[in-house]
Amino acid sequence: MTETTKRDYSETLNLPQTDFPMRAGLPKKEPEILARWEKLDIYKKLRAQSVGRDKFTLHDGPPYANGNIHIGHALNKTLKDIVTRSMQMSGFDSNYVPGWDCHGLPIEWKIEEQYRAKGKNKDEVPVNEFRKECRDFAEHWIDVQRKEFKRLGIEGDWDNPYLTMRFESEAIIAKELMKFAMSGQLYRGSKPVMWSVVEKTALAEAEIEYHDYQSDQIWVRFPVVEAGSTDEAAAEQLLDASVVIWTTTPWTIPGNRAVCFSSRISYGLYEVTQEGLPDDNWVQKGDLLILAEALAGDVFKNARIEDFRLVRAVSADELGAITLAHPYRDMDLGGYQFDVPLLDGDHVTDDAGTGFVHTAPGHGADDFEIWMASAKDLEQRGIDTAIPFTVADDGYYTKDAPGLEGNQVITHKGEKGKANKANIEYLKEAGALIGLGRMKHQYPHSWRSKKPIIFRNTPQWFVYMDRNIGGEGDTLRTRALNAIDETRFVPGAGQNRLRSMIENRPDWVLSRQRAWGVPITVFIHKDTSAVLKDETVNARIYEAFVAEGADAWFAEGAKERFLGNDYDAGDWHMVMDILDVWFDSGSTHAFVLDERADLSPKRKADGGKDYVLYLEGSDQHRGWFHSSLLESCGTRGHAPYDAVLTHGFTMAEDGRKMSKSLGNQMFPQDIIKQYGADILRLWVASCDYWEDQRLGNEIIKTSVDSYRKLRNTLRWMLGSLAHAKGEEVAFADMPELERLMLHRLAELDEMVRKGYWEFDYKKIFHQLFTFMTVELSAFYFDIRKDALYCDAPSSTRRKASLFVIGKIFDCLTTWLAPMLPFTMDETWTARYGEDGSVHLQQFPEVPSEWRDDQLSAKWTKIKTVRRVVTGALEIERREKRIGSSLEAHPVVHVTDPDLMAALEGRDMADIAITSQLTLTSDPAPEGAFTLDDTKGVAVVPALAEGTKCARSWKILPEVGTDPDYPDVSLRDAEALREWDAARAA
RNA sequence: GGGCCGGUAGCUCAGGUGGUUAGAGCGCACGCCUGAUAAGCGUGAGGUCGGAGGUUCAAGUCCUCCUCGGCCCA
Repeated sequence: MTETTKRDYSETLNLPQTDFPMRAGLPKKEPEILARWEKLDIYKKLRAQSVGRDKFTLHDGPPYANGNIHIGHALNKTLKDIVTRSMQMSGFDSNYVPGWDCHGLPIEWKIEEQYRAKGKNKDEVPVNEFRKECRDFAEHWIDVQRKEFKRLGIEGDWDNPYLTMRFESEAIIAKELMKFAMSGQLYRGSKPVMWSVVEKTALAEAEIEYHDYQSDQIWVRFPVVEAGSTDEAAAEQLLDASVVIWTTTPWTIPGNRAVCFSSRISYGLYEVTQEGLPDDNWVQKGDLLILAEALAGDVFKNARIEDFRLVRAVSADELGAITLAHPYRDMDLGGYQFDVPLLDGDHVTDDAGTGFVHTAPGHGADDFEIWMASAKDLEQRGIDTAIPFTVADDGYYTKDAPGLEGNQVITHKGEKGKANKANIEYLKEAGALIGLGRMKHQYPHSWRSKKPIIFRNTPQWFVYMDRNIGGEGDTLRTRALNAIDETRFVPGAGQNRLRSMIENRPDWVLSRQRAWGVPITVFIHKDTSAVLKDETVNARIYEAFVAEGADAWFAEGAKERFLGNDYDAGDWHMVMDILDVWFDSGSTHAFVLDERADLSPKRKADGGKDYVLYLEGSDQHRGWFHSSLLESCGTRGHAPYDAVLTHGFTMAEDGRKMSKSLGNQMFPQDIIKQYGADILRLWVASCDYWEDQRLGNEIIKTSVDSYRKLRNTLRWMLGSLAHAKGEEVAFADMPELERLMLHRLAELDEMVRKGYWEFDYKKIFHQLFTFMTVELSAFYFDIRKDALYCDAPSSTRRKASLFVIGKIFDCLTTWLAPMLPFTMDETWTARYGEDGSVHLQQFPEVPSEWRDDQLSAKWTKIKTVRRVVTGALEIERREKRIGSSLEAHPVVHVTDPDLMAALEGRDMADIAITSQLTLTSDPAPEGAFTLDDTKGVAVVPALAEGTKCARSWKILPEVGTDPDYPDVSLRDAEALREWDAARAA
């Protein structure tokens, strides 16, 4: 080799070599990876791999099958997937079985909508034909959503998901319901529901539209018949008075059972003082009326009274002790003899009316609730708390409205019937009416017929919250509360939230007057109203449902078929109500967890170690967490889950709700198409999902940037590892820098495992990401590039580094695999080939000997010194004295003996990435570079002396001393000698 | 209106039991390198910790109120 032909040394360097592209092209790449997984049959391999392990089952809360997925679905499923994958890699058998909620209103509406478009009437279509169309509709959307979920990279048993409408599911849902019937927890009660007389059907909130409507308004007085005041004179006075109510639904007067007041409002006793009133005026001089002080003027005006006086204030205590009579008590109508109590209610206000609210528990939600809440007290007062069925399904009064039968509230055409008028006449006759008028206001109408609806008491099926089941005090409520105490909630606030709901909730209503769902498979005796309890009948129902689905209940001759020969079908009434869909999904633990052989957990309660987790949005405290808890407690005595994990909701970039009108919506489909699923998943992994998260274009951009950095760091590792020959280096032979990195792996291993167990993904992600940028890219890799690129093949330092990079690579790809399944799989196969998958790996075992806190503390000091050197070089760079740090030869004055000790034996030039570095304990000269926060270290920069090595670019005096390789450093000469020898061989 | 939760740099997040000038990464600006190159390295500028009171020697951290936002009810 001659001086004249300058040799190109780059081919002798071990520069990174990889086909792993810098730019991911995820939208195109991800589907290819999905196809590869499909081909490998990863799901099946995972199951085979984990036979015999403890199970960690994330039980899927079923989404509703009626549309494309939105960002909430994407968040929810991604979190579930991170849970499933991380638990699988932590050593569990973590089997994810996705499911769908298929029954219920929204699908019924869609089908009805289609009917209307075709001019078809739902009521003329046989039930089972209608149900079939609902089933097909759900089927369609399940397929759509399944594709969308799979595209997100969610691993699970997509070929065998669970569906609430599958025959087996319907059979078990009915079976669970019958358990409640058999144990006496199910009862038939009643409740006011919104009812359309025109369509003869119950309506849900979403089927209601509000339109202007002219109502009759009346002011009615209820005479005081008992005044439980301790002051006799005061009580005497009240007995001559009346409490006045105001209502816009005169037809509900027969249903009146109470009057509500509020202890937050001031009330007064008023006397009419007006002289010369006409004889036929409904109010006369001397009449005593109790009214809210804020409204007395209004009321008298409506009663055509100008002169009145406040006699005295009436306290809330006095009011609470008063008993009223129904205005019809003395009318001889054959009823209305009952006492009408006054109840203190928060819903009462004094901004309209009289300050007293007419309460008909069969005709309003507030009315019903306060009535039920007061039921115990009222019964003690000897008041019958049964709610009358005053109005039939056709709008006519029943015998429960004595004297008014034959009058209709709303006609079949949706017009006002005679009910209001009849009541007004009676009230006049009774002397109870004190004011009358009309009022235009917003009133609920049916969205189908556009006609006004009414609140009507209807029979419903309930489950007792407070009735003893197994023994004294063993109620559904106490069972549920105990179960909550035994459940792990993440975040912890969920425990209180669920607890307070269970503490305060009324009995559980199970029935809906609907068509698309599982029927309440119960028979009641026509005379006694008793529920039929017969296991043989139940078994027939179950078997039929397994074979034919719940349609069997609606088929011709079903009643006789199920009752069999032991009963006379004529004696029994077959319930046609549908189960609330919350009962369906509340039973998933029964027909999925318990039923599937590949799940069937043996939990702590069963003497096993399997673990069941429910994970949903925080709204499900009222929903699935709640109904599942009640269902399982009612039938099994404990919660169906060991832990409940909740996530918040996804907001737009400004923290507000996403909405179509604001145009701030983000669609998972768009993000996937533009950036890829892993970008969306990275967002999920990095955000604080326990609270509401924000998502918008800028935020996605952050994810994209992070992704790039992360990908490039992995890419460099792959490039370096291309030169690794799999040589092991004994731990003891490794340089400290390598051992430091292994120590960090040990620390991170602990953090990662703990983080996954606590579902704290943002912590894992942020710490790993910071590790990769700060400690790997900017520190370890930057320092080791020289050794990796330039050292001789035989160099232990280089081999050790390659070994450590290999370990780092394995750790990072597996640790990140649950969050970024596509990219980590791509990375993994780039190193290990296409036969395997990172998703078949476990989190790597990290030897405990790697942990070395002393070494770590020492290197913290070394890094402190390094910071001062880097700072000094920055000045040199700014002053254009150097460009690359290799041009420098800093003199480092370390007067802190503790720091100096840490530097002992270290190659600080290597660590600071300079060609040369002089370390001295001499005091620093005037003007040496220092950092304010680092005492005892000062740096005097200087230029490196010598010649630039043509291979490593270091500037050293030794360059030129090797006659064979005169233009390189001695280390490089050695490397070239080995390289050339290998070439020659 | 009620129950629960939250508001820390442009963005995403850290900040046990109150205690030195509130941190990190990204982004941004500027510079270096050109053998991770539509990459890599360095330096720097960004925060009255939603607002107002209060407790305390001391509050992002505790209390009260307000405000904005979210979930669930009414």
